[in-house]
Amino acid sequence: MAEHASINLTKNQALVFDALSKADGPLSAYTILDVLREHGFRAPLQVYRAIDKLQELGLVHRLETLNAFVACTHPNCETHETIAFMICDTCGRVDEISDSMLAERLETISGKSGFSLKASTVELRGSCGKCG
Amino acid sequence: MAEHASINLTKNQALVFDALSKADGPLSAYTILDVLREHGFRAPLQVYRAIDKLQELGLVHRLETLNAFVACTHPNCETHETIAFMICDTCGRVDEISDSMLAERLETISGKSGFSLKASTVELRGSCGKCG
DNA sequence: CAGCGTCATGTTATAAGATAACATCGTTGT
DNA sequence: ACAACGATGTTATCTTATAACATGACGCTG
Repeated sequence: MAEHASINLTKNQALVFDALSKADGPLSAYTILDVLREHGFRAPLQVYRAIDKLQELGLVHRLETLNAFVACTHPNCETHETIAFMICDTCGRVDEISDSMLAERLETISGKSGFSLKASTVELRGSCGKCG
Repeated sequence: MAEHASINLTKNQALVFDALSKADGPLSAYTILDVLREHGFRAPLQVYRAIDKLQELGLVHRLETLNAFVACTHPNCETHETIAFMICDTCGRVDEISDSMLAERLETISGKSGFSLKASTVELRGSCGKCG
């Protein structure tokens, strides 16, 4: 899995990305560290440095309300795109959405105030369909 | 200032709220602690507990992307309302917006996926009009 | 009044998240 | 070969947040 993107990744980056890809929910940096100890990880920086690169590549997203990270579910996610996350507080699943009308609305709101929008964070909390 | 709301506040809550109200930007919990040391604050919990209550009352908001807090700029902000924050990365000012079309769009997006929306976090990063 | 519950407070310690600073190693291009 | 660059490893530290436990203030109720 995820071979299409991991080709250019270094060993550590690939390990972190695989850990996130295999997880069925967001992982904290320290959880990733624990998962990868058996692969030689010893320090948080090994995780954070890999995550930094993966975020630049758009392969990983940070969930601000959870202090955790998820592998991008879109094939090749653009960094500058407006993305919203729906986070189920019951089962922990995260759904990633790209909605153009939402993006437009955020631009409109910003524009009204003369605000030059560079990045947006949208995180929705609630219960997913299954957990209702 | 802020007398209209601080009537029901305890001493610590009022101190924290005043500190945030006087600041011209978001403050971290530990910055608040330092500011209030001269008023007898000694430990982080005194700040965090006050903040918890102030958030429940809708008087204070947490900025997830900054790990910091601001006093609400709306007279009596409802807790359940959808609020967006525009954060200027240059001058640090934060503008709080309540936009019904944005709220509707978030509801629509959620609804499509059968997601029951309970709370939303929207934080926009960029440059404000003055910093352009 | 006494006893009880509840909420705010105070204090110490610790958990959880993130970065600084410095050394080493491997690859690439000249 | 060697300089430049990027990735890695390691230790220590900083920032953010909470656990656990004790005390004090207040109102309610018997």
